[in-house]
Amino acid sequence: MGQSTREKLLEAGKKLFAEKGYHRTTIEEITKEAGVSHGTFYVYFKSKKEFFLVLLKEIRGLILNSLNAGIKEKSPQRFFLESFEKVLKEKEVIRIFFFEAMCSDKEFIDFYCESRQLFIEKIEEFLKLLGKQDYRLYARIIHGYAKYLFEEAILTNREVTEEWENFLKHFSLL
Amino acid sequence: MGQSTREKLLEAGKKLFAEKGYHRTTIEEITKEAGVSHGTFYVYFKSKKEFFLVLLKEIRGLILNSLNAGIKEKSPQRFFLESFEKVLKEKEVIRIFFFEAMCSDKEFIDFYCESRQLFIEKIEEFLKLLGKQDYRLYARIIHGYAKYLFEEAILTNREVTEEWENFLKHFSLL
Amino acid sequence: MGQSTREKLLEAGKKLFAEKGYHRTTIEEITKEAGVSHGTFYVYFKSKKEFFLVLLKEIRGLILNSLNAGIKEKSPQRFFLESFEKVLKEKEVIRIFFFEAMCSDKEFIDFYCESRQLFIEKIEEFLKLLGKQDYRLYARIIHGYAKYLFEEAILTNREVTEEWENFLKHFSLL
Amino acid sequence: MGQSTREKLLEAGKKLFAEKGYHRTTIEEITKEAGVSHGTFYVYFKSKKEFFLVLLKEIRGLILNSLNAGIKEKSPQRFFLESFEKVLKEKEVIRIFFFEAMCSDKEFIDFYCESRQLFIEKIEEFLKLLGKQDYRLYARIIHGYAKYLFEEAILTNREVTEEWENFLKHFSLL
DNA sequence: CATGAATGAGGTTTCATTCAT
DNA sequence: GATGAATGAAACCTCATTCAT
Repeated sequence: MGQSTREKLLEAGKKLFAEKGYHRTTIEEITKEAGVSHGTFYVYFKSKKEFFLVLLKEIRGLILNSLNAGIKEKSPQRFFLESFEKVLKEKEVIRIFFFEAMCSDKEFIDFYCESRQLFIEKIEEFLKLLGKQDYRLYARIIHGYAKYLFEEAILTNREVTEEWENFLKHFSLL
Repeated sequence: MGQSTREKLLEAGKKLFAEKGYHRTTIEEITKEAGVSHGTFYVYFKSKKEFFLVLLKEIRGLILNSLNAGIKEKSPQRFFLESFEKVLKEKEVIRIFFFEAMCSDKEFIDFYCESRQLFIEKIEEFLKLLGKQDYRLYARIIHGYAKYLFEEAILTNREVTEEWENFLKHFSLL
Repeated sequence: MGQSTREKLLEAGKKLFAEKGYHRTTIEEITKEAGVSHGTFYVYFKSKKEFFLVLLKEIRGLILNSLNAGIKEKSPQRFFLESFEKVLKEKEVIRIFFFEAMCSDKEFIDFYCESRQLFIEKIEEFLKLLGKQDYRLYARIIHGYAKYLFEEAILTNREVTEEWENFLKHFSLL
Repeated sequence: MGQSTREKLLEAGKKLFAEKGYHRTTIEEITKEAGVSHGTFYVYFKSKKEFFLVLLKEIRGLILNSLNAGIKEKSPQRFFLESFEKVLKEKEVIRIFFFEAMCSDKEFIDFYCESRQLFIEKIEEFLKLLGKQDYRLYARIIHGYAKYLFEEAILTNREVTEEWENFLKHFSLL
């Protein structure tokens, strides 16, 4: 069985970008972590930039899938709580997606911008499903607060799920 | 007379870090922008890292001063609105402080973490002044939403003051 | 076939360090002399310092091997004369080992100190083999005189073998 | 009273060159140690090189004076022992004169070479005074052994005067 | 597919020296 | 004499990328 080389590289990249950030992670380190020679990197990816973009897309796909599942079942439990916890479990995803993507280069920022919009639309969609007034404002408040807690979790290594639940209850979203 | 060389360098750094980010801005570019030779940079700053930290501290000082003024006068107008607009006017501050500081190196992240805490405490302090219950939760919601709007302003170049006012009114903070 | 790149670099370093000294020889010059690009240097060596240390160790190895051969055969001819001439033939070795190593940085000095001790011990060992009284004092006198002649050879470009032989005969060591 | 600025600079240079070597000591450090601004250095000296050469000449003068005093009085006590101890007391002199001078640049090496010759001639002169046969060979042995002990003193921080006395007695020079 | 030796543009930093005050 | 701001040549080192095998 085992992962393909390509998958091993992406896995390694995810780990290292999360740990050290985009600019301070080298191709050398990624290939070493993946257990292949560093020339191999360029068999699968055109450049470091392209590699990071592929990674970002993969991660975004995971998050969106999770949100969509909650929408389908009309379940706030699944939409708000499970999605949140899923992301929270992967500190690497947070670090890469919510921090790193915004520094680095123009194209990553564009990608972040576009993704952020998608997330907010999903939240709006769900709030509408719940018949929530002011869904536009609340989608942004929710996004802002979730990101605040993600930051908190990463920066202080604290447990934040309870705060998230309190927040949701406060606005009758759970 | 004009600025001192040190000030010119900081000004140039602020502009360039905001435009291109910490890692992609070179000392050469900063000194060129400031109109001095690149050796001069090291007359005033020990390293690129130290330079960035000095810049971050200056910027944080400005923001905190602004918040403190609002607290002294017990004026939500000054605390929430004017401070917000002041930061908003300096897109560079936002880009540097809320984006760049979190990537790059450990010490910058630590600085960001510490600063974020200070901001939230200021907001809590003010909410208590207003006699607001749930000041803890709301301080974080406000921080999260403000940051969301800062991001929005930078990423889309949109005017966001109105949305900020609506948000404040919605929670009777203006 | 020819030498490996690593060997070419060491060879070039030996030549240049001997000619111009450690501090005034640049990586650029070493790689140019070796006929490779300067980036290649760092494929094989971590830093200029490490490179110099590797070189010093190689050179010391050659000298020690030579001394050991003389000890094995109990031959003053081989121990004193051949070893001396071998070192003398490589002016670069002298210049690097007996001069340069002692300037530059702390770690090189430590290395020189340690090596000097090893040489003296070898001489003591051999003098004991010859049944020489006062082997401790004489080992140091021999070392001191040999170094004097090495210096002489380098500084004045004079032939010094005859003086070395006279010295040895004077103390009945040949 | 107080030293002149020029003397303070030379004093500072002596200390720092001995501690850190020629290449790793900066003009900045020398002037700081001397308590003057670094521009002042160039009021008194044309360049770092010239400065070092002046220092070397001063030091050599001291050593030669000491040897000459011993010659005048035909006193082996003063010539061998006191001169040796005088130099030994100033570790800085040793470090600079016997180590540093030989690395660095061509002109320093030339100076060292010339000085070494002068010392040996003084020793020869004194040995002749004592009616010593083989004064040529012994002058060099003495020089070599003294330098060995100077090195020892610097490298290991050991007390070496006793060894020097034993050496002298062994050859009936005390 | 996989390798790893080689490249070289480009980055940060140092520091002897100059010069207007 | 003394100062110290400014300079810029030049050093070390990094690392994304290429390419022959």
